[in-house]
Amino acid sequence: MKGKGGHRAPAKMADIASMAGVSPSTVSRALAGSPLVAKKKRDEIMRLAREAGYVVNSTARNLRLKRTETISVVIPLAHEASQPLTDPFFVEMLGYLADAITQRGYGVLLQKIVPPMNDWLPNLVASGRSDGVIVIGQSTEHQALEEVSSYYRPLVVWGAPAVDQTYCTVGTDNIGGASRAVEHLIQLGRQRIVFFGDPSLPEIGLRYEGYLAALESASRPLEAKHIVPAHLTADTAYAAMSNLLASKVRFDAVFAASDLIALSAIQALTAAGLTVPGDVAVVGFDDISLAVHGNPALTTVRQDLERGARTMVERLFQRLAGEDASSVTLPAELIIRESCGAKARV
Amino acid sequence: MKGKGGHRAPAKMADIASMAGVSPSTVSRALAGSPLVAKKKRDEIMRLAREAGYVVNSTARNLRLKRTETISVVIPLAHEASQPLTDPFFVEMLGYLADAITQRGYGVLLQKIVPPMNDWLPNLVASGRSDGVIVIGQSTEHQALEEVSSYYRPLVVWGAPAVDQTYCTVGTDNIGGASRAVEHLIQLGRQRIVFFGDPSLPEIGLRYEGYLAALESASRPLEAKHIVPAHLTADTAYAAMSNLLASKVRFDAVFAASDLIALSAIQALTAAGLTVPGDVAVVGFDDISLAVHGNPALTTVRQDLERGARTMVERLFQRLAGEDASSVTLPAELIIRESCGAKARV
DNA sequence: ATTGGATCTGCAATCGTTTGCATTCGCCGG
DNA sequence: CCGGCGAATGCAAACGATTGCAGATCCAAT
Repeated sequence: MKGKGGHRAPAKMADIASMAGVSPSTVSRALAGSPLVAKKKRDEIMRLAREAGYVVNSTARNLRLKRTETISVVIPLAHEASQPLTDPFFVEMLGYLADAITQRGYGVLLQKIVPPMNDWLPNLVASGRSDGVIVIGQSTEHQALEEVSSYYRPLVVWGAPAVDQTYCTVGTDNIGGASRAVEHLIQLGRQRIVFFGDPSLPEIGLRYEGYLAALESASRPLEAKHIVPAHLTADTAYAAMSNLLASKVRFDAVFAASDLIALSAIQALTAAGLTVPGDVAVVGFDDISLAVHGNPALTTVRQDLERGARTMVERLFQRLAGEDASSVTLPAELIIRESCGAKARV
Repeated sequence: MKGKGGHRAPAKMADIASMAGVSPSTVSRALAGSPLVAKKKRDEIMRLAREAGYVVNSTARNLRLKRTETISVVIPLAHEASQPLTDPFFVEMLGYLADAITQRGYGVLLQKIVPPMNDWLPNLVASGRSDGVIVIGQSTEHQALEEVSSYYRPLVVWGAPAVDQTYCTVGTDNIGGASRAVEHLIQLGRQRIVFFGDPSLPEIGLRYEGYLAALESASRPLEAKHIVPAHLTADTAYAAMSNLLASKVRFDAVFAASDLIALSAIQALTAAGLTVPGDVAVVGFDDISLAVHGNPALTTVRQDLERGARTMVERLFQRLAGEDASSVTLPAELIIRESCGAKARV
């Protein structure tokens, strides 16, 4: 029955010191495992500390050491009127990031920000609450990122590299992934392929480019009515697809900018009495863990989030160490499942 | 073009002080909006600080103030061999918690712990990294929670109240919700209802009790073979359901302990050529946002996570303020959708 | 006994704020 | 012109750790 941290105020280092009959300096060194303090005494002090349930106060430690051993992970929620993290993509990424960060003994400080917000990044950086910042998705915040990165190194962003950009991004080959997906739809004989997503967001913009490239290389015309700038939430995507159906625009395939909205689209399609993939083939993007469990299972462009998260953290720690780390693009893989197969014979 | 935090080392309060020609004390008071400093000077100092991109260093502030304005949110991942947060339930809860906590101006420190881990709670508490702790789901950690709560007040746990328990829980009426779900299945004429989940976890245990109660009040016998202790992950649940099907145990309904495994079960059932709800009715628990988008849409027992999160945070802040806050049970609501409807005529 | 060196240990400064207390300033009435 | 009072300001001591440097201790060699 190990004693558990003082009843009232938690023990401080000086308390352990007086118990052990030494100075705080010695306790500090002992707990840090410094060879400066004799092994015997060191063990004794460690035992004492453990029994007293003593843990160094990290605030004090951080102040002295000028670091916090904490990484801020920020999730900008563009267009997501509702508060909750609705997109599994963010969540899965968050999970992997949390793993990678805690593995290095750092803490994860979670920040949700909803974009029309000023100076959040400079403030976050200046507050000294964390040693580095990871931003999941640049959302509409390219400007802010750009500005801060000019003087703050330990910043890594998940997303798309832009031409004029100085901050470090890690992301998937959006163009390649998208064009492969669309090429696949074309090979399946699909004629009218809808792009479902808002190209004004950096990553989606690149996916849109991939879509264009695939159409072009197959000499297919681009039709404006096939561009449906749906936002990345289930509800709005469902509504957007319903609208599209009501509008009588004809199409036999959908390339959705994310799995979340792909699933919503399927929802809306089947609700309207269409079959997937019989009447309409659907391809998503992300390969969230639900994709495989969808009904039908979703064909999608896979982003390797685990690798992505590891890479971001790696890069971030390089930058923390003063090295320079540049942007990376990771490969995307087309995962073929049920949601885009043979076209139904009418 | 507001100046953005010094190029190299970030400004400290003393810098602002010398710029303004006053002492750090005055700057501190000015920034805190204290009426002790003359309004004119106060405004001047604030302007200076803003222009210099100065933000108080929260580590130093925290040390002095003996608080961190941070809440730890810990997610114990029982039985989840894989690292990522697979269950949308956790994620949604996390999202709501993050909202409620940031609304109060506090930060969220995320901690994932995978249970065979010693002393994580006492250490977390003693480290002083946060002012309070919220644990999502007691998992297998009842003991640890119990011990720590005896001396650490600001601790709130999502989960089930236990008889001998002293820590503060917030949770749903698991028994009531479960029994209503099972009663519903019985009313629909289902004869063999499988309980799908591991009753050794506190919350699931209560749902199991509700299941028993419903069977009993309908004078139905309990059959051991109808208890399938599936773990709360998609993969293992899928496997468990497949096994069950292979075992030739007959059943025409499933009450699943969570939506995640309910969806997996449906997956497995349809993969085996059965229809839902035709051959087998399925009811889940949680009402995660995917439930409505499932195919078929999932009938489930709704937990109001937003309210739950708000309640937990509320209770936590009460405890931080020294008041006492006791456990609460929130109502559960049966949401009837497609996955449990009429039985197919054979 | 003295010296030298290796090995430990403790003093005191430091990290950047906040705040109780003392002090200074300005101003008004006498 | 001075006493006195309130309002505004600064001094210095915390907060709880880490660490360079100097000093203490001990043993062996001279």
